[in-house]
Amino acid sequence: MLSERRLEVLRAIVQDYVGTEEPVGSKALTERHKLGVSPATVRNDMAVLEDEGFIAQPHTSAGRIPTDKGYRLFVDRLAGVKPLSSPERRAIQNFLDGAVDLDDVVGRTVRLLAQLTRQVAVVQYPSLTRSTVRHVELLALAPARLMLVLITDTGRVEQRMVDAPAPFGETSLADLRARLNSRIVGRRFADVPQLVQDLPDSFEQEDRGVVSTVLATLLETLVEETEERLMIGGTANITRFGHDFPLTIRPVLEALEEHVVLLKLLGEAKDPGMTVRIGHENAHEGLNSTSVVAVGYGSGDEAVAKLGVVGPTRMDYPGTMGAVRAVARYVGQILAES
Amino acid sequence: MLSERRLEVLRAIVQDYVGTEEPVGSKALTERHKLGVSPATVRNDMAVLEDEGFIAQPHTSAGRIPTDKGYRLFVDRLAGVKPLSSPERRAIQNFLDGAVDLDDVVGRTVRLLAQLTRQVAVVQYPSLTRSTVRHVELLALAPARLMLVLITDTGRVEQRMVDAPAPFGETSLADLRARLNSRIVGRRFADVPQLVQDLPDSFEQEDRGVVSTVLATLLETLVEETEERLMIGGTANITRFGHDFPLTIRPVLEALEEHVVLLKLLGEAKDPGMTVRIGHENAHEGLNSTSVVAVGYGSGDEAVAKLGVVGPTRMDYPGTMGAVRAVARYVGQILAES
DNA sequence: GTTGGCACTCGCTCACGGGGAGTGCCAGCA
DNA sequence: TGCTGGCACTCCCCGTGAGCGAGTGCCAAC
Repeated sequence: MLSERRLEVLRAIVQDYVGTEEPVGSKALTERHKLGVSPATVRNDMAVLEDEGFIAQPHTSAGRIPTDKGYRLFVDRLAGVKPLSSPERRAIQNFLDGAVDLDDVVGRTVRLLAQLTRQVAVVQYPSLTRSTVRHVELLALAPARLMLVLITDTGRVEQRMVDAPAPFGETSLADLRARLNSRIVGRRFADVPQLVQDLPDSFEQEDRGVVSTVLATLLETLVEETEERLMIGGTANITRFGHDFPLTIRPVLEALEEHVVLLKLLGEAKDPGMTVRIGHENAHEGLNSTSVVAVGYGSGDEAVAKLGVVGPTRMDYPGTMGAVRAVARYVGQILAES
Repeated sequence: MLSERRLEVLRAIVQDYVGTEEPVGSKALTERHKLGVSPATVRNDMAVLEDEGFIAQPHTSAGRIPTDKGYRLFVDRLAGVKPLSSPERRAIQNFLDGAVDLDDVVGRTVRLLAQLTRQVAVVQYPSLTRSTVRHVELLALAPARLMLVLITDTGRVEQRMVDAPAPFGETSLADLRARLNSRIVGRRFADVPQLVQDLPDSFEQEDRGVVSTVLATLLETLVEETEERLMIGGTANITRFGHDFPLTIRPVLEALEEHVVLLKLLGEAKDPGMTVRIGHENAHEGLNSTSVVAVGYGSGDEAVAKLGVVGPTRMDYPGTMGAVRAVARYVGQILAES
């Protein structure tokens, strides 16, 4: 459909526009790229590309800029993923290696991504639903007031207060703690409800109420925490998003504040590889003039969460994708080690 | 020095400028405020106020705008703290009452503050150093791998992995857990080091190494976590900071990303009441065109952390101060209850 | 299918020129 | 002494219009 050269022209337009942030004309194109044809020919190609909807003119008699569809084609067929340089790789590893706990890992990751891509970075905390239980702890803070602490294999810790309906002896507590752990440690969160279903029955009549309450809280924690958490960094980079940015910056900042929206956005990135959502492909209106590059990361083979960046549609896709992928890999390694 | 009327003129200028965001002239002033004098008189007063450095003209033959010094005088002598309306108070209480844990309390507080003031809200997590220990838990994840969980009276939970130099029996672990708790529960973090100093000596020779390691980690946690955490919200409101905002927005966003800077900023607010830092009074350059209103909050009589907002110097000081104070009080209550 | 030529479009910049809000100053008045 | 009305002056703001230049579309020729 589109000849090789026309694709080449599109690629050149995208590259130049990303670099200069200004509409690119036929003459400038032939000067900066070795297309081997004259500006007139390029103009013809441009006319075709415009008819097909890959590029557009902001105003008559101006140069062309890529449309969302144009970027899409660029990402799908014209651009590879640019691997990072080895100094960059080393820097990533060094930076992430210093992390002391999960919060720190996520915090460092988000800063790293923001710095590498010069865009807004978003990192989701390792998801509970896909994690497994490392340990459950029950503490008696008062006779009828317990604290439930849940530790995941990704190092995440969740705690909940439990107001028991009746006092609960230390031996019963130890008993429950032991049985609970023996049943669910090493299991996936999704399987927990079934595994603890009949647990109250195995307790003395008088303790069943408390056991049930504890289990209810445990299950509640699992469900509630499916609402994942995430961390954002590099917000200052939105000032780089475009010259008309007073108009676009506001909705973007608002979207970034709504973590629910971002989580949905990341969640939609189902592709096992990297997902790139360009401009209007993003469901959320505020992000209609931004692109989102996201990828899953995990401690093992399976992704436990997502991370990515939000940037202007006119971003350096190969470079951004390279950085996102590299960071995801290293974070996965770090999590697997800890 | 400055007559009553001149102060009144300054107050009127501040109020009008905050409202309109435009330089205010003598004629407009007399029309909108009952000063009881003619524009000419106001002009004379304005000339004096300008000589004293309280107001300035952006350009010759334009109206006046308050200087940082002008706002300072306004805040110190001319403005009260505007109490919130009772519906507002009720809304705050309802909103905060729904919080389930500390993260949630802080999260809700930050959103609330941002919404009430339409500015950027900053809430520091209750500080560990001024908190007391509610409970310490030790879990054996593996024979020589322990997890230390520290729970504060403000509901904060910190966890650390401890790689023990030798395996540690369950009875020894229970023993250490019990002794540790009996010594430090209810005590202030600052006192903990002294309280556990001789603890290893009371253990069998073979366990001392492990005990020491655990204690070292515990103390480390206390020290490390003196680096406080904080949460920020309402960043989208910076778009309201001014019409020339492309220039000022960048450094502000950058400053907001540097939590260390913000913590220092809040830390400087030593005043037992509310602290207002106006424009250049802020040490950090990026915040030279913003004002910071901060106040301590706490579960008891004593402040355990700070919260506040960052906004344009041309903010509604009485309203902002009212909102900040009210929110701080309610958060204190919530923390005291939990 | 490609190329050079050419007329045309249109955004951008800058200079020009009211209009208007606001000022400073001054003389007069209580 | 302090307040007031009057008045000339200063500039910002905004709309207008001309010139420039990058870029386009079309066409005839190769």
